[in-house]
Amino acid sequence: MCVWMRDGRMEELTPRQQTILGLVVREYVNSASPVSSRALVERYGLGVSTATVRNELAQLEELGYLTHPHTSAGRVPTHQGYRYFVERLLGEAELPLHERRTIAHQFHQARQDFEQWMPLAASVLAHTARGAALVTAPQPTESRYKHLQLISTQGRVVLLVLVLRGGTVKQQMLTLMEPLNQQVLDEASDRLNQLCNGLSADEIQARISGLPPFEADVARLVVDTMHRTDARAGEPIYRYGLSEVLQQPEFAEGEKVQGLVRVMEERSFLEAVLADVLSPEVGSVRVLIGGEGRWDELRACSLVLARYGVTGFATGALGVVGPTRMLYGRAISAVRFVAGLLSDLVYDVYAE
Amino acid sequence: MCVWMRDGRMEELTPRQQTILGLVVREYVNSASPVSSRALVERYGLGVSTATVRNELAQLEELGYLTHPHTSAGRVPTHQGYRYFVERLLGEAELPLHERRTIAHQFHQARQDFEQWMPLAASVLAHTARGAALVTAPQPTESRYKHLQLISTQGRVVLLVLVLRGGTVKQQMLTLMEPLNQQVLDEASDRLNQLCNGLSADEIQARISGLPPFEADVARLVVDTMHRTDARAGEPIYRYGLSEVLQQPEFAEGEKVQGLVRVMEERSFLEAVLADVLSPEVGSVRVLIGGEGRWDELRACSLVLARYGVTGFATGALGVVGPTRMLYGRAISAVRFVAGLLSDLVYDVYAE
DNA sequence: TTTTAGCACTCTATAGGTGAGAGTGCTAAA
DNA sequence: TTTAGCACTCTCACCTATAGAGTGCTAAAA
Repeated sequence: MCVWMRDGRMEELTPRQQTILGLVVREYVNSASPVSSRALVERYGLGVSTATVRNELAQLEELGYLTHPHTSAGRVPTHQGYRYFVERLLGEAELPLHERRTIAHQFHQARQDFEQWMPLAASVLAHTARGAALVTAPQPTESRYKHLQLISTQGRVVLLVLVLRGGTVKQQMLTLMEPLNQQVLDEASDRLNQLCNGLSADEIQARISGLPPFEADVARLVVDTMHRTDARAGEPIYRYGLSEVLQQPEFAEGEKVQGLVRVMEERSFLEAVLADVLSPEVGSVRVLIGGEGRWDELRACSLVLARYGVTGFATGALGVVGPTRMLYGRAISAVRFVAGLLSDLVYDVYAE
Repeated sequence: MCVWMRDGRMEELTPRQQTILGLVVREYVNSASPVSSRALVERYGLGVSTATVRNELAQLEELGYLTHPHTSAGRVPTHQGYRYFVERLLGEAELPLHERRTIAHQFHQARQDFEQWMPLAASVLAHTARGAALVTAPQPTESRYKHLQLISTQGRVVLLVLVLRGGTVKQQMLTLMEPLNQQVLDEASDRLNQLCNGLSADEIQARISGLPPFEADVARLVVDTMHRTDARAGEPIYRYGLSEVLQQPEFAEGEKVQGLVRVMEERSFLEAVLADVLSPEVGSVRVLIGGEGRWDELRACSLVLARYGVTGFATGALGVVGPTRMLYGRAISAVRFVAGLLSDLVYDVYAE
């Protein structure tokens, strides 16, 4: 039966059907076992009999929002049921004030220390949303040169520290043909700093030919490094809370674990999912339920994802992974809230 | 029955018992199912009958090297059996030359790029040892100041880039009371660089009182950052290959996954295990089999670990995690080889 | 003394069968 | 439109039976 109208909107449910669908989802999320008509009436006092509820449940099943594991079991939401719940029944609830306060305070404490942002975001997300959290570092849209420093180590090895606009710091080793003292290095880096300030990799590339040999070598290394940064290759991904989520009953069998662990651990898989779900612009929270037909391994999982940062300057992604039977309300508001806090931090660094 | 002699050495096994124990371990590692006397005789042509082998198996079981899942099943090595295998039957085999060449080549390619070392080591280890790999970044024994750079961002926010001896780079944000221009910042960092070169956090602390207010503030931030670094807190841990290992049949049930995932994901748990197994000195490869009685969650797992780096300057840890039914030979030689390569890289950076 | 053939024994894995219980779907009445 | 009542279906837990794998033991052979 067709549940989607021609223009893509969902078919209307009666208010009572909405109530019942919502209760089934909530009850199933709590109990992890199929929900019977009796349980609904007893626990939520709907003012009607179990038979009436059964009729509605049968309706909702025919419309595709619920299923039956077997004849004599209660109802379980389908992916479509969760989708309806998330989009129509959930509203735009925020986290309770005291949680928002605590979290904002933690981020305020860590605001000076770049390296704490991501792990803090991951741990806060995991605890608040009760799922496994993922955070990628903010990547500049196009990296721009800010500052370079050459530091002599032993003999012919030089450490190159490259600071990009937005606070990304990259380090490289450089082996010279012959030793150079720190003063020569300082002069070279001063000249490069004057020449390259604010330029992109390609713009620096265009100026290499005019440089003396040593500085040209350094500039080539800088261009390489910036290109690699733009390719979003090496940045670590911060994770937290996988082992807690794996204790959920749906992951008791080994197979279902696969998708969850892959999206948490396999960089390429995560990146494919992110590219599919999130647009390059910072925007609203997206929910991927049960792989949504496109990701078979994720059939047992849902992801709540958002992009944070400042569009056009630097953005990263963050999100929560859990079973489809997930606390969507908490997860969505937690992701939205943390994304907002991180965006503010990124804005502070980029607004130059 | 006592299998350990008074002085801690293992009791001798007859040559035939050693052969059979070795074969049981190898066969079980391959097949993942209990090994019967018939399988041994058929597959390895021992020149004796199954009855004889059965007698030896019973002996080995009585000595504690093998068990029975149940009466009518074949034999499975105990933790003690694996331990004997690793210490007495394995020898000091190296990886085949062509693998060593390939790996060395990959590291040579990446030698200039700090940030590639750890992920490369993790991925090489996982592939070579056929397990999940863990690598922690090298941490200086005591961090020493090398260089500092203050870079003005917008208005009152300043980016502090701190380079420590050994190439560790730390970044911090700093919010000023009033804006300062880049030249003032350069002068301050120059003075601090002259004053602090080669000093430890505590030595810098001792000199703060003599500094003008702004430089004292910066120095305090530097000391903080160095202390945090010495506490080994924020450094990311590089992982690779967890999802492959989880496909092994022993992890089909949810419970056994716990320990494996925890040691891979939970920083504090991993650090406790590392502290227990590895000494602070760079040394030989250590094998932790089935948690060795001390780590109950790891009953189904083995870890092959080593410390790499340069003792007294900077060291990190790396290793392979897998089921107890693991390819110990490959894992041990892979860990030893990769640890050696990483130690060489660290040596190059520290030998100043 | 060691090895071996032979056999009884034990335990698993699988299938089939049974009964209680849960929860539904349907029907007919309110 | 709602509801009471009931037949129906399916799971789950439990038991039983059987085939097969692999052992341990015994007594004979080397």
